[in-house]
Amino acid sequence: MVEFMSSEEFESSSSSRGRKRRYRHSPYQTQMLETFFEQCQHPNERQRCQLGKEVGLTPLQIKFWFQNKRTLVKTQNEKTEGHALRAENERLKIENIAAREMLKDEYCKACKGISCTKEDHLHQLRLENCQLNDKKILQYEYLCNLLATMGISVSKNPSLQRLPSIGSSSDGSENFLGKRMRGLSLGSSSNGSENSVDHTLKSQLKQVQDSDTLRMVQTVSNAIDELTSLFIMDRLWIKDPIDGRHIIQRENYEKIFSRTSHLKSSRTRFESSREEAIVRMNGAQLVEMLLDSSKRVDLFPTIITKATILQELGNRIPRNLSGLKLKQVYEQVHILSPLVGPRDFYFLRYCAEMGKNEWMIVEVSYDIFDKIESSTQQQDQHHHQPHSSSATPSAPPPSHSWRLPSGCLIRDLNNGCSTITWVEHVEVDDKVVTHRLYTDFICRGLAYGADRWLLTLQRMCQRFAFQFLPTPLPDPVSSLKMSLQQSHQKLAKMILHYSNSSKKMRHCALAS
DNA sequence: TGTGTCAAGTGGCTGT
DNA sequence: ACAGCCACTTGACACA
Repeated sequence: MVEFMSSEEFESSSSSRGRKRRYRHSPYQTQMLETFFEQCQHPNERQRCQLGKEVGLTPLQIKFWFQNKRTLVKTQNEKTEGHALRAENERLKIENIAAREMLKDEYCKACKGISCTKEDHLHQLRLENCQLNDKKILQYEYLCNLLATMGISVSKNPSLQRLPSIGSSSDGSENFLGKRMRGLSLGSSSNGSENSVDHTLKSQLKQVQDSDTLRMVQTVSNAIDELTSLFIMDRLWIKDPIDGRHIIQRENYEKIFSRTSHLKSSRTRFESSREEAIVRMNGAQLVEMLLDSSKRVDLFPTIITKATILQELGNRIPRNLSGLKLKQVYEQVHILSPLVGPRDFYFLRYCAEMGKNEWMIVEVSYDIFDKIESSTQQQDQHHHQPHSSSATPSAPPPSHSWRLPSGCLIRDLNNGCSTITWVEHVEVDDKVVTHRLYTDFICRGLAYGADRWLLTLQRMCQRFAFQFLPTPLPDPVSSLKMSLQQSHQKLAKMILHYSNSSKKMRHCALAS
């Protein structure tokens, strides 16, 4: 039982100086002292006397109490600070480990920093450098071809065939690629050590400096660089902690590709994903289908509702492949629900042949579409009837979408199949609040993720492969089967077509 | 019985 | 010299 004591009892007990007696202040006394403490932690003698009289304690007791209280508060503060420091320490430790890992990965991907000597590391980096150079040269050659088709003659300097390092020529000065890699303007002045390619190209480019074509070529050229990095550099990707999908590590990405947001809104967000798959179609055929807007609608019926080529730049077909051109395109994508609005993309699409049986399709939004967007919505109704049933809606699109450099890398496996690595990277601002049923699906980037594109592509390629299977012995059963399959496919297409149409109607009704 | 709490005790330091 | 402060200690007591 707690015993409370008056000031008189305290004085008599303390004067005896015998065995200590347990004494505790009453809740009222403690409350009064606490209240005073909040105002003043160091009461003077007069205040102590006055407070003592009020609560029935001696000035000495008041002094003890304040002394102990100050000690207690200090200890508690130190404890709290200690916790915070420990937490900070742990956080720094983790950051340190992560930074070391990143450094190790950066230093040598091949050996993970375990057993390589410095020379091995350098050798590894040189090899990677050469591979990148080869890809750059191919891109450069194709860019020259493309510029030539647009009436810009570019002399191909043989000295470019082997570069000592990316972006520098044999005499150590920067070449065209090097400047391009650093994001410099092609028309900017240089230090006078430029090679003939630079000079010829620049003199040609100056003539069309103001043209959109030049800016488009530059945009695509930069996009190829960025997409190449996204394919090559693992440290630009992390695994989503929830489902393990590969998404862009924004901190690392922004260190390398600093860019300003195109959509000025607080709701703007980025969606990114990467996926790899094998599909049953040879590379050239796949490339051709992916570049053909009308075929894309059939290839991705559950994703693409409209696909239109707005303009084609250059008409020479290189390397006997149709469709390898720079195109301005419009695409509308959706999910199969009337509760979620579609997304409209205006962007440039370009296919680069990276090597034998290897292609890269790069897609990137382009500023000029700010102007085009308004005009095409009018034009679209007259000239560019999309391949799906309905016309472009006259109302503004429900989402503002910007395609960051993304696309796919296709490798023919020489057995009728191809590997395809798909990178999706967009900046979106859904103007209509997403229905709560779909918030997670949309906002986490699952709706238009690379895995969904590739899964659809795999299914469709499987279907095409089955449809065009050679039938060496045309027996009645197999022809009946084939006929049934074709009927099923037609039926599926009709259902999908109907679903899209009714979805649009419902969406318009909801919007209005 | 060990542990935590808290009022009170002790000793050193500092400012007046 | 002395009061006050701080850091540390002591000891009674509550409580699991």
